Amino acid sequence: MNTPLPRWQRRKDARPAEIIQAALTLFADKGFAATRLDDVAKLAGVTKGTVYLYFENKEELFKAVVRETVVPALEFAETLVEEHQGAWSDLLWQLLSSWAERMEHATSSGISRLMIAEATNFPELARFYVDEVVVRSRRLFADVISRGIQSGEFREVDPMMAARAVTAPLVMIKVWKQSFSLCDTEPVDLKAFARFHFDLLVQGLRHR
Amino acid sequence: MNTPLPRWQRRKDARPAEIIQAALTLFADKGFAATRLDDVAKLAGVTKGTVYLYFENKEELFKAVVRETVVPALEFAETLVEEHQGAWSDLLWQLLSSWAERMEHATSSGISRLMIAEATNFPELARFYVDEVVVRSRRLFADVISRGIQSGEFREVDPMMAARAVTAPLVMIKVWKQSFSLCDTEPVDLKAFARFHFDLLVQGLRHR
DNA sequence: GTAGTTATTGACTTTTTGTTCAGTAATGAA
DNA sequence: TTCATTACTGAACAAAAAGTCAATAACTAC
Repeated sequence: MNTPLPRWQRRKDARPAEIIQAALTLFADKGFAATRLDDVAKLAGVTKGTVYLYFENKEELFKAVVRETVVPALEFAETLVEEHQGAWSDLLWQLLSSWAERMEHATSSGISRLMIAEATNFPELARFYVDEVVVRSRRLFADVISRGIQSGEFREVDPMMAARAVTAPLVMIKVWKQSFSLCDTEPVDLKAFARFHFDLLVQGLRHR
Repeated sequence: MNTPLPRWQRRKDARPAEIIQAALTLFADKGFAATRLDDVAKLAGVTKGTVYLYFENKEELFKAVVRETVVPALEFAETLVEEHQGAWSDLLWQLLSSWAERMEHATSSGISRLMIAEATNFPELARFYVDEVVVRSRRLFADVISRGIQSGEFREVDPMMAARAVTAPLVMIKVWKQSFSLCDTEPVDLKAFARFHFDLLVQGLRHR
């Protein structure tokens, strides 16, 4: 007699991460309110009851999704800036291209659009995201620009403004892709755009 | 005896526009799903029943909001491009600054964030928006860039890419402001950013 | 003023979906 | 093999918000 292969397994440790992953996928696609917990559960391979075993309610699940997804992205980049030697425009390209790379493959990059959509409905979470991601990456790029100015490689501009000008286009293109991939007749390649954007940028930052 | 001042008035003609305006305000702030029709009605100074007198259901109201809000913005700009004489960078600045201006005052500019958030839930509407606004304004700017290249004012770049690089930052900053105005510790002035972005841009587009 | 018309109301019904929990079956220890 | 433990299920419950409609009050024409 073969083992009667159980209809489900007990996997206490793996569940939370799987549920969060499923929730991220659906939240990022449909938004918080339009996502049904039944669907999250189904995608995670469990039932709704199980979701409530690990998360207090829908809102707490949402917060968990954001918190888990957001954190680890920036540390690598920050050390990269600390340790860099050589032309600052090279570092800028390194940062932009690796960012574009990650955007194309990591599921976590869907979080930008999600936060943009839900920020006003979750003010505390919005603040967390702004502090932990937006401001932090802005500072990262502002830092690179500042050093480039100090070294004489870039002309004197407001580093914080420049940081916005550096980050905004990439995020926007990514968000656009997510929102309008079905209807945009001429989709852009993220990495190609990053390259284009970078070229424009460094020439704009150089001395005249 | 004075007129007993009626508790409400019959204003068949004015209602649709008022309801749409109220709906736009709330949809743009909270999103489609999180907006209650009771609140739309209240903000429009009517009751829910009245909303259903003029719109078949919530989804149709949403479509009406987008369709009514989106259309008139671009015509002015398109004639401007047709009739322009002189430096193309001047026209570029004219377009960018007037756009930033409109973004700061017109309630209709909330539509970008709304469409980004809801596009995947309303594919047909997303296509309408992309055709009528996104692609159209992209073409507008691509046109200016192209002519600038032809006249020798700008170096040879892919006009469509450049158009994206021109439009994306402004839209992104606006969307950011809407989403994170409560938590961003250092809010940007849209017009100041537009100026900064423009300066970077034209230097990036010029011949080396 | 009066009567007929209809724009508007507000209470009601329906639908949807978040939330709960008693029961069930997988697991590990004895 | 048996038993105790508990992760998980699924059906049932409750709340919230969409959608309906008979009654009402504002308006218009006479």
